[in-house]
Amino acid sequence: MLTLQALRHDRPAVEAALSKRGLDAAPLLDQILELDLQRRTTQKEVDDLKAEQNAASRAIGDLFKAGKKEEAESRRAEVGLLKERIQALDEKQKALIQQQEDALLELPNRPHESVPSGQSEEDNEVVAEEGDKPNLGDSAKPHWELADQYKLIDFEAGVKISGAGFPVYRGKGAKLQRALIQFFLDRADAAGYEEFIPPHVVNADSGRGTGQLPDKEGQMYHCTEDDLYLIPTAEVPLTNLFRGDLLKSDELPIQLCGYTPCFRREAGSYGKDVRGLNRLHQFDKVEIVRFEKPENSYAALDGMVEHVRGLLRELELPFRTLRLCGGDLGFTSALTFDLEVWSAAQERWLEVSSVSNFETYQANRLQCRFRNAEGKPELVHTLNGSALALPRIVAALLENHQTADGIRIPAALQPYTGFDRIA
RNA sequence: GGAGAGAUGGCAGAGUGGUCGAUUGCGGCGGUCUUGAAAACCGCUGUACCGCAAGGUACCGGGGGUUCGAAUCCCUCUCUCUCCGCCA
Repeated sequence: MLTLQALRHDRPAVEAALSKRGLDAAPLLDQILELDLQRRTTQKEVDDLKAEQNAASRAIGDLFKAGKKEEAESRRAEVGLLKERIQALDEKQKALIQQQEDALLELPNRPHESVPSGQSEEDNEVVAEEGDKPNLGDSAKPHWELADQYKLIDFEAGVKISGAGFPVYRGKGAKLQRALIQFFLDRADAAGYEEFIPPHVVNADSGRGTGQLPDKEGQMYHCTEDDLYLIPTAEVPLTNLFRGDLLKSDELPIQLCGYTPCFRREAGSYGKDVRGLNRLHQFDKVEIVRFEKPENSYAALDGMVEHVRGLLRELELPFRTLRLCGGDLGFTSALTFDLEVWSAAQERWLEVSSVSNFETYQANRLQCRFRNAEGKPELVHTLNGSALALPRIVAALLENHQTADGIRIPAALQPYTGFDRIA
């Protein structure tokens, strides 16, 4: 969430930035600042009364010690009155803080100055397009047909044992999956990201820390018995690794990566979007996460995008890079680049990575800070990106590298698969 | 699942009703000494909120209670550790 300080000191800029999301934040900002004013007034009152009470208590103690029992007793009654007033104000104060917190939670992150305004994905800015789209003509088969033809994925089996959106990978399909995970992790490791294997279920505090809760409650699988959530992305456990921490300046930057399955309910999805591997309830992903000093975070973001592009080049997939517009930008993000691969048979772009800088939005919720040059705690910037999400990569590999006599495996991947073709 | 112990500042670890926001050690910062460094010695060193400031308030796992006054007593929740049981 945004910091109160930012709203207080920089309100016009915040409001202008939020308007790029197509959001008129003025009423909410008014409300928050009004609550803030009330809160400060109430706090002053209650603090003064408490100071009075503390002084009285000390005096009573002294009176007892001095043996002046009568006087002490009379002052006791006096403090009793004070307490009632304090209690009432305390409750008022608590309510105000809660309201303010709730309102603050409704505000999305403030888009970076480079974010174009826009309503939807139509308005995203294509930053670059790379690689050649294969010319397959009418013979191009969609990946779900190829997956069936070469016995790589059994969608029906998944439906039987779990439900739609839970594919079963088999044979070379399973091996390809494992090879990609290993390939992505090796590349992340080489780029300086330390590998983690985090829990795949998290508590509500973690969900709140990275902003999935309360915003996306309905998108997560929730084990109510234990009040745990299946992770929708490794971002959640990985970023929460440093929740509540006060980092030393020289500990930054922190670079982590991890492979996890990801679980998403995807309520409300339908149609061609959910065909084959396009949209799943469970999928595999390697995620990269960084904690940065504010002045370095945008350079880090560029580095992460470049890392992901390198992976796509090695996989020999045509791809493009998008700078998300305000309307398509995630709730918690300040700037996001999406990477999309070309799906040769479906003839459309598939999002395979989303690389974001959250600035202090997550860190504020996480209370993840570092000691700055003045020795004062300051919120870090958090970033993350998929590097990469598997299903659509698999879809694109199958579709783009299909030939009359099988699927060609890119050279970079062959050491990992142990085969150079699926036939 | 049963029994017991515990949760205190960046870390370690004292403190069982009245200047305790908290002894001490480590770490960090500054200084003395030194050609430089180490060692030694001296000093400083939690966070948040309100306030121009002086200063005030809150925080000793979370929540509630007792009391004029709670880190300290009571209740409750969560978590950790030890032992037992079960188990990959």
